[in-house]
Amino acid sequence: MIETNPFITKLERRFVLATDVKTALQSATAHVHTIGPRTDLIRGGDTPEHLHLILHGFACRYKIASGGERCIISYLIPGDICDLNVSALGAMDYSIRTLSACEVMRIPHEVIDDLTTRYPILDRALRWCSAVEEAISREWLINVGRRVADQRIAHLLCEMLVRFNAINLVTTDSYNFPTTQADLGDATGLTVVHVNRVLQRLRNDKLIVFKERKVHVLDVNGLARLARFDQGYLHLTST
Amino acid sequence: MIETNPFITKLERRFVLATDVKTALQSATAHVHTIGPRTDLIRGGDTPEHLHLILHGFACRYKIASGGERCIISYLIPGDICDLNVSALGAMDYSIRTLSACEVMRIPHEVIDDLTTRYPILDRALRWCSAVEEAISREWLINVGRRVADQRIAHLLCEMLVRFNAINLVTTDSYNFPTTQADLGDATGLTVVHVNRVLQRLRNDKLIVFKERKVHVLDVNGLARLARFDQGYLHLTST
DNA sequence: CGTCGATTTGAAATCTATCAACGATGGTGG
DNA sequence: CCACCATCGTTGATAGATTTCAAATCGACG
Repeated sequence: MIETNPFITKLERRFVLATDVKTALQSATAHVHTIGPRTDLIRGGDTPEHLHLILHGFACRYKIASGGERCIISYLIPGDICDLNVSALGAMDYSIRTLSACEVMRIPHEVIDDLTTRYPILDRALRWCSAVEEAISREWLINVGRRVADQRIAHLLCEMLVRFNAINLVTTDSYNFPTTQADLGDATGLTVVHVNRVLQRLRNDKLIVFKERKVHVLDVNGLARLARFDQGYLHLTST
Repeated sequence: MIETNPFITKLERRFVLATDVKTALQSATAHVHTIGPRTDLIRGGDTPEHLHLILHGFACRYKIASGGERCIISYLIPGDICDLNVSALGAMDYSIRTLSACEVMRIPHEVIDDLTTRYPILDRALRWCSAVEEAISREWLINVGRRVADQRIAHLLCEMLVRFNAINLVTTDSYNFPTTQADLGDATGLTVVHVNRVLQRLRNDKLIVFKERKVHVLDVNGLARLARFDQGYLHLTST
């Protein structure tokens, strides 16, 4: 089981949470499910009556484009909520898929409503989560729209470094990233073949090493310089 | 002045609004500003204390990428709110710019809070607006990431047709679209030159005509077929 | 009339996709 | 234990899409 809730870890980067808020959050940990790797957690069209919070593992949002190609909309890591605003839409218009094995916590909407009314700071925190996800989405749009292949991959790797770091999952500039090159292509709008060649270049330039489903960033500054990475959009550093 | 509020028009596609809700929304119309074309309405870094609702005209969200290129994140049309979730982030991490002259309504956050607590349906409506914008953002990501140039432009033109139609601003398959080819490029991740060539192809294929800042869609089905357009993601048709 | 921005055109360069194939790896069942 | 299969990473050659650069045209407007 998870002793330290990554959701709380993430929120505490930005908010000061009183002890009762944290225990209330922890106590909602009742429904924890374990899901195998590479399986759909939620499908487009579903109307989930719970919120899904990732406690452990690695997943993604994706859509199948009308041409049949899979597109990864965003990566989900511990502390991320999979389906924050679907209740407003009625049905999912995208799917959620695990990439590694995952521990997922299901929180009924009523519990969320109860928590946010009892603790206004949680209401603000959830809105903040949603707004940060939108900001990441905007940055992905820029990534795919206006950066060349090398920068796209580099930028994505920088983003994941910062996001994993925010939940204390980075040690010596390396983090778990159990994604295939095909996944990376679907996330950056590139072909598998081209992703492969880009990764080779980044490796030759001594910027990163991809080994055993882990990314080792050898030269953080070099990678960030190549990607022109500016982490402001992640809104993690309290201003 | 505006007699029919496009925001209400949009919401009534999805929600049944009681008369008192509508009059409450209308009466908030106090602060209406007129802004000239091609001017920044809000800048990145600002912390606006109002919500900005477009009543008339055409605008866009944009960011300047670290390489200096302007990227258009989304188009804003009458009935759209420019900065729905910035209050959760503290400061804007993007900018808003008018493309045509605009009438913009400024609503103080307190008024919004008051309205949403008095009328829960408005709270749901705002969440719905936010969720739809996220869905559009996802589709733009797919557009730029996985479609070829012709499809990108065609898809964007289809989307705008449906969105303008939802606020009754389409007559005989044509709508106001006061955007330059450079803007279109910034929105689709293409160069001006290439946008120009794509538009010529679409014109030659008798799919659209671009004249006097208006788009005339000559062959709706043909355009939608080329773009493989499916309007489901706009969540406008009540299921 | 001259200027500025927007559209258009042409030619060449570059990036990325496509196609096809091979090797490595890991799991599975006989 | 080995053969088999599926998935993933890798490579080479070629085609195609898009960018880049440079310049011409057009239209609106003071």
